[in-house]
Amino acid sequence: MQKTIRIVIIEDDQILQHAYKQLIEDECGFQVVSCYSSFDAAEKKLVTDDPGIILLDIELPGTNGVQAIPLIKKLVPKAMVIMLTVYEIEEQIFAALANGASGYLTKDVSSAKIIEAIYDARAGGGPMSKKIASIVIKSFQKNTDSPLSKRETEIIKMISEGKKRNEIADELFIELETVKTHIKNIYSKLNVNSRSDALKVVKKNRLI
Amino acid sequence: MQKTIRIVIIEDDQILQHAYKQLIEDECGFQVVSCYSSFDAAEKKLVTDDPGIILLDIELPGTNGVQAIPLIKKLVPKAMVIMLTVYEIEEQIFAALANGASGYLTKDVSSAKIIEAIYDARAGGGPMSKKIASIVIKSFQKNTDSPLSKRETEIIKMISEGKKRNEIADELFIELETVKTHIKNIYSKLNVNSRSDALKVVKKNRLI
DNA sequence: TGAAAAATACCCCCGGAAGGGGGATTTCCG
DNA sequence: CGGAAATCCCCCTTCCGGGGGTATTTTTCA
Repeated sequence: MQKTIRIVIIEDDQILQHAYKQLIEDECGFQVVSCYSSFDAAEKKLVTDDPGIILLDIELPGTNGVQAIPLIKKLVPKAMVIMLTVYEIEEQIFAALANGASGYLTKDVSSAKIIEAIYDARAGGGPMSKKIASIVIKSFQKNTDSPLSKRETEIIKMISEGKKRNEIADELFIELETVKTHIKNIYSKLNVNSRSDALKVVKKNRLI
Repeated sequence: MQKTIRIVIIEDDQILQHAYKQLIEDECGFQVVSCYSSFDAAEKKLVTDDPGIILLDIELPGTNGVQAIPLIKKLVPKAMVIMLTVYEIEEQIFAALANGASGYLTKDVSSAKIIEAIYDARAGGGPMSKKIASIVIKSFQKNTDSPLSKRETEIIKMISEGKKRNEIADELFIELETVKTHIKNIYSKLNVNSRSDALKVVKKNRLI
C-alpha cells in the first residue's frame, strides 16, 4: 500500500491556490494538508503539516520564495520544494536551485505536468518545465570562439582555481617563465592587467 | 507547411541504430538522412547531410561522443546535438553540455520521449531524461552545513573570483586587517594555508 | 539575560608572488 | 612561406600573501 503524499501550497494568488488544491486532490494518493498565502503565514505550522512536497510561489508578500527555501529546509528537511512562478529570470532560477529547490515550473504548465512533477520530485527527479531546462542547459555552454589558445585557456582555468604561477608551472611541467609569458599574453588578449579583471572577462564571456 | 526535420544518427550499436531510424521515420515530418557507426565515418559527409538534429551516442569507437560535439558544431553549427547514452556519469554529462550538446537522454527512455526530445530541441528546449535532470539540478545545490560564517563565505567567494585582499576590503567597506582576520579564520576552519587549497576544499564541498 | 559566535580592527615580520619591460627559439598548420 | 602557439630567459619594482599575536563591539541564540 502506497503512503499518501502530504502537500503544502504556498501561493498568494487565491484563485491559483484553489486551482492547484483542486487538481491535486483529484489525484488519488495526494493530500493537500495546508494552503498559505505567504511563507510568513506558513512558518509556524509547517512542522506539524509535515509535508513531503511544497509547491512554492516565488512572488510572495514578505519573505519571497527564494529566501523561503533555506528556511523551509531547516524546518522540514525532507520536504521537496517545487517552485512555481510566472517569470523565467535566470538569477532567480539559479538562486532557487542553489538554495535547495528540487524542481522549477512555470505557471503555464498543464495540470498533468504539475501532478507529474510531484511524482518526479518524490522519486528524486528534478522536474523542470521546458523553458527552464533550456535555460539551465545554456548555463553550461561554453563560448566557442575564444581569443585564448588551448594552453592559455588551461592556464586561466588554473588561475580561476586560485593557483599561483609556480603551482601552475609545476602542474603543467613547464617553466615559471613560460607561465609568465602565457599570462602576459592572456592579459593582452583580454585587455586587462590583473587576475581578477581577467577572471571577470572570462566568466562574463564563458570562456572557461 | 512544415519543413522536414533532417536527422543524422551516430551510434555504433547496429541494432539500436536501426531501431532509432525506424521509430523516427514513423514520425511524419522527420527524415533520417544518414546513419553512421562513428563520428570519424560521419565527419566528411555531415555538411552535405545538413542535419537539423543529430542523435549522438557517447560510447563510440575512435572519437568519442563528447569530443565529437565541438567538431560537429564547427561543421554544422545550426545542428542541435542530442546525446544518447547508457551511462549517467556526471563528468560526461557536464562535459557534453559544456561542449554544446542541446539535450541528454539515457537509452532507457521510451520511443515517444525520443520523438518529443527532437521536437523540444528544435523549439530551443533542453530535453533531458529525468535522471539527468536530477543530476543537473543537484549540481546547483549548495552544501547547507558550512563551517564558514556568512561573512567568511562572502569573502571566500570573492577570493574565488581572483580578488586581492585589499580589493575585498574596498568592496565590503571594511579594513584590510579585518579581511586578513577573516581569511585566517577561513584557513583555520578549512584546515588549509593557501588560497588554492581553500578553493579546492570549498569547491569540493560546494560551500559556495 | 548572559555566554558564545561573528565581525571588526590593529601590531609585527618575511618571502616571494605579481605584473611589466625586453628578446629568442621551436613547432606546427594552412 | 608566414603566422600563431608554445616554450624559455633576463631585467625590474611593487606590494601581496601568510603567520604570529591581541582586543573590541555587535549579534545571536539558548
